[in-house]
Order: sequence, then C-alpha cells, then structure tokens
Amino acid sequence: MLAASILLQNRLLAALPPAELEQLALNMEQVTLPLGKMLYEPGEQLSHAYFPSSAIISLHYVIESGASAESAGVGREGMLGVSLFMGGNSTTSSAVVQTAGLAFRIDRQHLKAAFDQGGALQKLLLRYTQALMTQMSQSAVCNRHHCIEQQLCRWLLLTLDRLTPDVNLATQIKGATPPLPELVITQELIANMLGVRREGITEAAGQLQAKGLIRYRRGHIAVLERHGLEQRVCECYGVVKKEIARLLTDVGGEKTGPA
Amino acid sequence: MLAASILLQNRLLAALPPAELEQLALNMEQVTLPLGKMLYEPGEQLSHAYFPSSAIISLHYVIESGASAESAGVGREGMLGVSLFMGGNSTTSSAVVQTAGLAFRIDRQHLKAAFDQGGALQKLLLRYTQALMTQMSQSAVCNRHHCIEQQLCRWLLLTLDRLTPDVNLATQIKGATPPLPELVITQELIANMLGVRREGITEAAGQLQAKGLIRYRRGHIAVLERHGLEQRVCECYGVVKKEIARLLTDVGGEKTGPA
DNA sequence: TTACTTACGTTCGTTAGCGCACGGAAGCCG
DNA sequence: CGGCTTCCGTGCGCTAACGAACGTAAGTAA
Repeated sequence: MLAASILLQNRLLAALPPAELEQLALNMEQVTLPLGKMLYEPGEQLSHAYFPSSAIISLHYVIESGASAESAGVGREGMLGVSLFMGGNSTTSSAVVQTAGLAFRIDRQHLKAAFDQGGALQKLLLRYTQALMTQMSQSAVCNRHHCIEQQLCRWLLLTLDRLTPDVNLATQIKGATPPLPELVITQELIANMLGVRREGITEAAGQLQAKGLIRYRRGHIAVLERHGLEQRVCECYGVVKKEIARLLTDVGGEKTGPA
Repeated sequence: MLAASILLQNRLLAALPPAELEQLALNMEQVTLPLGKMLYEPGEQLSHAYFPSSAIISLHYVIESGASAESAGVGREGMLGVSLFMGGNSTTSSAVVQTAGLAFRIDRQHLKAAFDQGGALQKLLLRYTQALMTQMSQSAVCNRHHCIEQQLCRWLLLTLDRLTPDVNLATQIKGATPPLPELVITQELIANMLGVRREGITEAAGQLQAKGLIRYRRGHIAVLERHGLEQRVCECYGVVKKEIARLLTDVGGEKTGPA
C-alpha cells in the first residue's frame, strides 16, 4: 500500500477527491517500467491498469509487414488500460514503454469496482478516454498530411510535456529540475513510433539540430529551443494539447461548457 | 414518440433489453439525413446524439489547409455523439452525412440521464466507444502504410457492411434486398474522406472497375464482386470489423473474455 | 434541342518518402 | 587498450502520391 500523497504525481489521480484517492491507494502499487517493455500485447487480456508518474507509454499497432504506427501516447496526464472499464478488456494495439520511469498500477478487478461506483473517478476516466480518442484521430490526420519534420516536432513536444513536472507539484520534486530537458531514445525507436524510416528521422533531426533547436548524441536528445519546435510543429500538437487541458481541468463542471 | 420496434434497425438499440428500449423510445425521434449535411462542427456543443438506421456518418478532422482525413465512420452498428456521455460535450472532429438515410436522435439531457442509470445502455455505449477507438487508431495505421487502392477497398467494404441489412432483421425490411448494392457518392467525396486527391480515387476506382469488381457511373458505385475487394483490402478492414463484432456481440458477458 | 453544370478521365512535371547499402563513429566490455 | 555492438550519417535509384491543368461526357434544366 502506498501513501496517497505520492500518487499525486499522476495528474489523473491528483484530480480525484481525497477520499476516493485514499480508497484507490489501498490497491495500488508502484512499478518501474524499463524502456522497451511491452505492457500489453494485442488481443491479450489485461491484468492491470497503469497510471504513469514519470514513465511514458506508447500505444501503437503493428501491421503484418512488421511496420507500425503510434496512435497515442500516455504519460503523467493519463492512464493505460481504458479497455478495462470500457468493457472490451483488451485492445488491438500494443503498449510499449517509450520512456523508462515509474508508474502506479492497480489490478483489473479493483479498478473496475472503483469505476463502477460511479464517482469522480468514473467521470475523470471517461473524460480522459475522450482525450485519448482525440489523440488517435489526430494521429490519423497527421499521418496523412504532415511531413516527417512536423511530426517529429509534435512527438518531441508531446513527450517533453509529459516529462516536465507540474509547477504546482514542484514542492514534491526533491531534485532540481533539469535545465535542459533530455529524452533518452534512439532515432530508430522514434521512427518506429511515427511509422517512418530511421533515415527519415536522421534527416529531420539533423535539420532541427542544424537550426540549433535540439542537440543529438547517440540515444539522447536535448531540446535547446522549445520555442523553435513550436514554430515548426503542425497544428496537431496544439489540438491534442488543448483538448487534454480542456477535458482534464474543468472536471466536475457539469455546465453546458463552452460553445 | 416512436414504436420501439422500429428502433431495432439500429444494432446498438437492438441489443438493449426491451424495458430500456421502451424507456428510450419515449424521447427518440426519427430524422432524415441528407447527403453532405454537417451534424457536428468541431468544438461545437452537441445537442443530440444520433443512432443511424440507414444513414452513414463520417467523422473527420479538417486541417488548416482545408485538407481532411476521416478517423471513423458510424452506421447502423453505432451512434454519433459519444462525447455527450464521455463528458466532453464536444469533439475536435466534424461529423458529416456520408450516405443519406434515416437515423433516430435523442437530445443530450435524456441520453445523459439514461446513460447515468448505469444499466445495459451504459455498458453498450462504452463498448461501442471502444470500437470507435479501434477504428480511429486503425485509420492512423492505414493512412501511414497502405496505398490508396487498399484504402478504397477498406472504405467500400466498411460502407457496404453498414448498408447491408441484418439477416435477422430481414423480416422487418419490406422491400426486396437489392441484388447489387450501390453506393451513392462521388469520387470527390470519397477522396475527401480518405484525405487523398480526387485523381487518386479515379485511378484506383478505375483499376477496380477494370478488374470487374465494381462498376462506376457518375456518383454511383455498384459492387459487383465483393469477394474481389476482400482479396485486395488491407488487414485494417478485418481488424475493425472483428473488433466491432467482438465488442457488440457478447454484451453482458462479464467473463474474462478470450485471452 | 441546346446550354450548362457537375463529375470523371488523362497527362505531366515534381516531390516526399521508401528500400537498400555502406561507412564511420560512439560507447561498452573484456 | 583492442574488439565489438549499436547507433547515426550519407548516397542512390525508385515509387506513390501530389498539384495543376485541361478535356470530355453525363446528367439537368431551359
């Protein structure tokens, strides 16, 4: 059993009323997720749901030829395993750890039970699921119309957002926040997620590096000028980011919402 | 108020227990949806949910350049407006009538109330939402890796499936089932949905016609050899079809499901 | 019938991304 | 230190799809 306070590192859990969080904490455990670990195989019965705190997970589908494409990513803002409460209990996608780190997990039965209580957790998870859907449909659009460089910017920015700790959680973070955010990942893995060739990433990343926006070093990407990435990224980044913000902020607001 | 029996033309509604269906029927009305009608604009507050009986609706996103891409389609097997019960009340996508026809609609408040009762309807709608997610992520993959001809086959087959009446509902359908299923749509519109050029569709459709699989005539496509399309289609079609079948058949089955 | 709109057919130059192959260098390990 | 694996850089021919322009025919309306 975990202290409820540590669970606040996940933004979904942080949005729960204290009572519900305490209840959930009884059945949560913290796990370390190493880079590349496959959490869900397509069609497999899921045993746990994961609420990342520092880890990032990539949802993608692998086609018969072996190629693949990411449909969404999951970080501190979300959770993995929506099919557990949506009713399907499995998905056609795979889930792989894209950035090593920590996550909290809860087994299927306890999650389902908590969801079926119909409280704030249910509301929150459903809203998050809608945010996931936005990511998926935006991935479809982006794959169709935007070039590799734009998609790489989108991927970098979304990953960066998931790595950066919340401002209001700053007191919880003991170590100093790193001045230069650095992603630990190879070009080959990025290529797999975007569903493009490794060489395509090499070229696009080279362009960004030549412009001084990032710095590359064998499996590490340092983002030097976040603003520069934001200027080159396609609209898809903003759409996804705004929709996540919209759906996960005014939780409990049962008003008709903005027109 | 409608007779509950007519609502059975929509497969989601048909899967409801009679009592729940009767309850819903009190607040349902039938509407005619003309080709091209936009039911939802992005970000707009939704007023109704739609359960198509013969109409087909396309969910897609339009980017700044004016290009677009479909993320999912909705026909008799589903419903439009999941964001009403998911909590967002709006989506970033547009919804446009792709095939003219009939649908049942219910206003936001009554749908939400029925959903919150937590009965079979809730379970069903959540499972359907997961099926929608499968379509979306598969669209992302398909856009990335499969050629226009394959995508056209996928689109034709999925549309065909939505047009073909259920076998077990055959007694309800008064007119004879058409021997040659014909879609009423222009190449230009198909191109918009797939997010490709009109000329691309002209060429791909020309290939299929040359092979005798379809016949084209100014806004009408007759499918001559469904089997031939199934041979050329990419795996995405099967993935989506199977997942819809899986999620919407064993409703109520609370077993652990297939591993 | 004639005029007109809408939809389909075709061509051509251009380009983003692919597949393949090879070279080189960074980092790890004995 | 030397050897080895992994990762990144580069070049080259190739193809699917793009953008634009123009022609033609089907259907519609006067």
